[in-house]
This record gives sequence, structure tokens and C-alpha cells, in this order.
Amino acid sequence: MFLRRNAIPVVKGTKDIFTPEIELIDHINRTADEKYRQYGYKKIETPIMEYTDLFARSIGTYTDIVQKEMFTFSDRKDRSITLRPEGTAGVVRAYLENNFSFNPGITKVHYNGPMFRAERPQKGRLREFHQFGCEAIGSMNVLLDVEIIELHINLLHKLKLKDFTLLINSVGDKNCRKEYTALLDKFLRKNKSKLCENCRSRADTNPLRVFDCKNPTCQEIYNDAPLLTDHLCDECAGHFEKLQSWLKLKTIPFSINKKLVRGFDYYTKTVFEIQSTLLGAQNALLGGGRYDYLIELLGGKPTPAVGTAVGIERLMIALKEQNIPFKPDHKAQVYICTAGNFDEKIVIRLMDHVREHGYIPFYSYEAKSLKAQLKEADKLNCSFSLILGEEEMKKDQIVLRSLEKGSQENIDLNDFKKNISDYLKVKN
RNA sequence: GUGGAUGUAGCUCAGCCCGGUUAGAGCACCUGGUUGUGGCCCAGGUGGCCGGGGGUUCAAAUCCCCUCAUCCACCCCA
Repeated sequence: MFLRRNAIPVVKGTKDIFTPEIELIDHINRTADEKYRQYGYKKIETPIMEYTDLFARSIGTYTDIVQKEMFTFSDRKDRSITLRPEGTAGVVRAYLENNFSFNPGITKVHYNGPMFRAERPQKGRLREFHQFGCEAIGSMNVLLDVEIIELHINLLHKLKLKDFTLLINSVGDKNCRKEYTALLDKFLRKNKSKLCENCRSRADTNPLRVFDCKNPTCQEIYNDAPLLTDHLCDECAGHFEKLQSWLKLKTIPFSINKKLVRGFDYYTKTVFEIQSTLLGAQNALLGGGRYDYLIELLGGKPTPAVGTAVGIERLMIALKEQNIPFKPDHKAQVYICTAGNFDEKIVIRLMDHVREHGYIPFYSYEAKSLKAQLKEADKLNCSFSLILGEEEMKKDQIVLRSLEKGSQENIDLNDFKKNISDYLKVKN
């Protein structure tokens, strides 16, 4: 079944996206665009490739993504280029490059496009995958954190998704992290001998990430570890408090997960994730948080910001898993059949005419029996077929057959053209 | 990078354990049953380097080795 002789397969972890699925994707994207518009976000498109340093600096040199999951190559002048593994870095680069800070108000943008990570593919994880997301750059106000969370929860409701939960946490800022890191360091050094190899190396390079470890013995040890959430400075604790009370006020259910540490180094204060039980092992549908130092880190003035990214493929899995019927509404399809010898000019003109009135014409293009043409019309789900018969054409008539009712009538061609919408009414 | 499962017709899969006629089914596709009328039904037909390579054997889809691919899980993340 696999490869025909000489054929070249798709690249590992990438997929062709076409007919039934792409309609669902379009629907998701349209719904998201509309939601972002309602919340005042403007669309932005940034390049799929950026200089490697952009990601190394923003995501963090010692993160798994930068260490081993980027598609990186050299251009002809030996500059290191990387296919973007996430959307925020590019947006922030564009923010600086185009001086968005001089625009009125804060910057609210949303994006949508492919991302690339060189991981081993599995359910809900591809090497080329698609995300949409948004960034609100220029304010520390916790209201933005709340707004962004609310926006996406609204969106999931709009898409009729069930069975998802919001997890929140705070990862502090420079101040509290410094003090906390000292505490955690001490703890990790004390327990170093009992930790797995991975955790030991993380203890040195990126201690906060140890909590991601799924090794049960490590996790048991971490039950007694000091948690950043319990050691926030006054400002961060206040921010986190406010976030919670706003969420309560808005009756958005959430749970605090003190071990929620996300895979990018740039997060500060608020981090959150929405998980779905319908997904399998990769249960994060969407994730995001604050990144108050990133703009500065990439060469701008100190500017606080918050953002989110949603995994489209994962959203689709969840949506499909709960069998939400999605039927794109489409105009009536009309199949034009011919019987006997014909000048195809008549067919072409008729197709044009049908199209001009908003219906979708189909035609066999290949010589086929009338029976075969009607069969095809049926398979294509056409509502009507117009039969151009040699006999009828002598009288300037055509046959209009309703494929749903199974009835047909001879009508005057000009009359049909004039009153096309009356003839092609589809009953719902 | 590590582990497990699976690769047979366009699709879903049987056959493999226990080697032995021309490798099967359902769906899909094409033709006919209607000189110009779909769906349902009936009859017939097209379509397979049995993922690839090597080995064992008189004989391999079937047993052994290697390899590639896909899926799932770990890691990490959307």
C-alpha cells in the first residue's frame, strides 16, 4: 500500500490537509478570527523563518525546544535560519521592528499559521502543526490576563467544545525567582543523589523545569520541594490574587496547579493552560502566560505583555472525539448532463450562468452515458441536474431534474436562465 | 533520542501461530440489467513487486535477520 515506485512521500510528521478536514479547520479559524476581532485584536502575519538567535534568546537556550527540536539550516551566506517553533518570538520581533509601541494604546495582535518542531510524531503532535494565538503587548494590568483567558474559553464554547479545564499558576518575576531559585537549589542539592539523570542536569541548567519530570520517585521528592507559587514576592502574589478574584467574578472555573511550569523561559507571573480529557497523552489544547521581560530581552524598552497559543490539530481531535457534527453550509450544486451530440459552448455558458447566480455547477468533462452522469451527480451530492438533451434543445428546452425529489420537468432554457433562483430552490 | 504495536487492493481488514493450488472479503470504482435518467437491488469487471532487502527451504504473505515507514507512548509541548 505504501509507496508506488518512484513516488516521494510526505516529510515525516507533516500532513496533507484536504477536503473534509479543511472545512473544519476553516470553520475553526473563522470562529477564532471573529472572536479576536470582538476583543480588539488585529491580525498579523510574520515570516515562517527567522534568525535562529531570535528563538534561542526568547525561548531559552537550555529548553528542549532550542536544544533539540528546531529545524535549523544555513542560508547561502551562512546565516543560521530556523523554521519557527512558536509564534510569540516573531510577533515580538515584528513589534520592535515596526515600532508598534508608537501606535495608540497597547498592541493587540493575533496570528495563525504553521509551526515546526523536530519531535517524534504522535497523537496530537506533528512536526508541522498549526497554531493560532494572540499577544497583548504594553500593559501589566491583570485584566489583560483575564481577558485573554476569557476570550479563549468563549471561543471553545462557541466551537461547542466540552470537557476542558483551565489550569493557572504564577511563575513570579525576577525578584521572587531569585530568592526562590536559591531555595530550590538548596533543596535539589540536598536530594541530588535520589534524582533521575535528567533532573540532575536540569538542576544545574534550568532548575524550574525539574517539576516537569514524570518519574514517580522524582515527583515524590518534589512533593516536599518549595514551590515558587508559595514564595512569590508581594507584587506577584498580588497579581496572582487579582487574577483569581477576577476569574471568580467572571465565573470562569479554574484550578491552580502549582507545578505548572511551561516550556518557555520567557514566562513571568501568570501562566495557564487549558487541557482536554478528549485528547490522549498530549492533553494541552492551549497555553500561554505573561512575558514581562521578553521585549527588553529582544532589544526593546521594558514592556510587559501576555499571550496565548492554541493548537489547531489538537482542537480538531477534541472536537471530533465528541462527535460534534459540523456541516459547512453550501450553495446548491447543479450537475449539467448532456445526452446526445453537443456543442460544449452551450455547456460552458450554462455553467457561467449558474455560477453567476451563486450556485455551483458540475460537469463530467468526459464522455459518459447519461446514466453515469446522473450517478456521478448523485455521488457528488448535487441537488439538481440540468439535462441537455438533443431532442429538447431543438425546442430550446432543457430538463430540470430534482435529485432529491426524483421528479423532473421540461422547461424553456431562457425562462430557466431568467428565473434560475426560483427553479433551484432547495428545501431544507 | 528510547520503548511498544502495525505495514496484504483506493479504504477497512481476514489469511501468518501450524510454509504448499491461480492471495481473499466488505466498501469504493467501472460496465451491464434501461437506444436518454441517479439512489435500492442483481450480474459481471478493473485493481496486489503481501512496505523494501537479504536468508532458510523443493516451496515464503506465512519462518529468521536487517531496513524503511506509520501509529501509540516516553521526553517535551500546541
